Amino acid sequence: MNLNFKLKYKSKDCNARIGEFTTKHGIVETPMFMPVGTQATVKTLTTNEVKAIGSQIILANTYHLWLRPGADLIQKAGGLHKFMNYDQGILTDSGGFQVFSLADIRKITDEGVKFKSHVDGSKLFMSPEISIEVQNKLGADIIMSFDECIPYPSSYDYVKDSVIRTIKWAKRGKEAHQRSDEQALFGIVQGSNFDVLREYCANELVKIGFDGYAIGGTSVGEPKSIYKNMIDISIKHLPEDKPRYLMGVGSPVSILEAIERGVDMFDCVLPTRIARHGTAMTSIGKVVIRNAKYKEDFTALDPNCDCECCTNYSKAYLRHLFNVNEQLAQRLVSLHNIYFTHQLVNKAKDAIKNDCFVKFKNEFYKQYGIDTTKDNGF
RNA sequence: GGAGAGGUAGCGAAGUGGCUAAACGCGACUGACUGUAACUCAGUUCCUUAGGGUUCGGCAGUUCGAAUCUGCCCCUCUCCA
Repeated sequence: MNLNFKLKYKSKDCNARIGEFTTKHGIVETPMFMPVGTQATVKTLTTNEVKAIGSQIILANTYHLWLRPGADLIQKAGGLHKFMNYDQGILTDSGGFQVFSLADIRKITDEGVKFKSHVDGSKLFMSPEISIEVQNKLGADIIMSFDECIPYPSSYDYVKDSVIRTIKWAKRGKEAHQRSDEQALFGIVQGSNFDVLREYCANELVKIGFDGYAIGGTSVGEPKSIYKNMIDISIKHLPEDKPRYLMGVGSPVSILEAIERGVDMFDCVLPTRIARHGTAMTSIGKVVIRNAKYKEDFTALDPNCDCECCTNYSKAYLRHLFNVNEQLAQRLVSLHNIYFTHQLVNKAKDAIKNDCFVKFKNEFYKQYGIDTTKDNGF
């Protein structure tokens, strides 16, 4: 399905851009951030809450839903939207990330990937065709090609073989796509930190032709300078008139650096995961809410935030909830962190429209406490 | 009053002559987390000027060496009266 992507504005001070695309579940303006709901739920939150904080698309995961409850069951339920009660956009990841994250229990062949189920140890086989078939059944608005997310660092020879495989898999997936009139399909650029391989991968994917292009294999432990270069090189070889989706990125710094380079879409587990682990992202920096210094701090988590959490509860209260292991703590901070990320991207969007993105970014870093001389930090 | 059990780091609890500044758990503290095998994981937790110093209820002994053995004392718990 053609998302009918429209490039609405290009910032004059950098490569950042404003765009818009349409799915059956609404019009989406970019840049935008998608919270992750791997197992058909953004952990701890209801779909109404997710919708209320401004999420327009959420992610779900093919591998995990394939295992439980199974694609047929979700199809029977009327598709993922109905099953999980979400009438906004849904994007399903292909299972490609599990090739990376479950590396210890899988084996790659040209045909596909053999997994040893993390649930019960049973033997599973995922191929590009199966991934697309499962995603067709799940029925998300945007689906992803089955790829191999490569660890960093990897050798040139390994990455080269892997990229060739990922391109073949993308082609096979596209050919297997049965619902191309309803579901957009994205290709994923890999190539690790090797410019020529990223270039090759991007060019080959564009030849095959997809409704959008993702940049994969970043934020897997590489230094920031390499991260930035991976994005630059990938984008250089992607068409301007299709959405660009940087997979798995969600720290404020990573997002802003990518927006500056022309990325339109993001997804990440970081806001929700660190929330559950007791860390909040705020306008004045990272807050590890369990820290003793917040014991008697009765002020809001983020003084500049008007989310449900910040307008109603104090740091001392949140700290207490974490200390006594109350689940409301995880819910409130998850809610805040997603809201914060949406707000960050919205502010970035305003800055692009006003041609002052770089200035906005630098001011944010200053307030957030980012040391720009360092090659890392989130 | 009688019989028995026991006192170990913030708490609980191992350890019954040297490998023990003392397992383990909890609590506390700090950090990590980027297409979620993640309410997870890692580290610190007697004092320290980092050389050492002072510990296992208290005191006094035995021994080359004691949380561990001996004596006395203090305290706690359980059962019976």
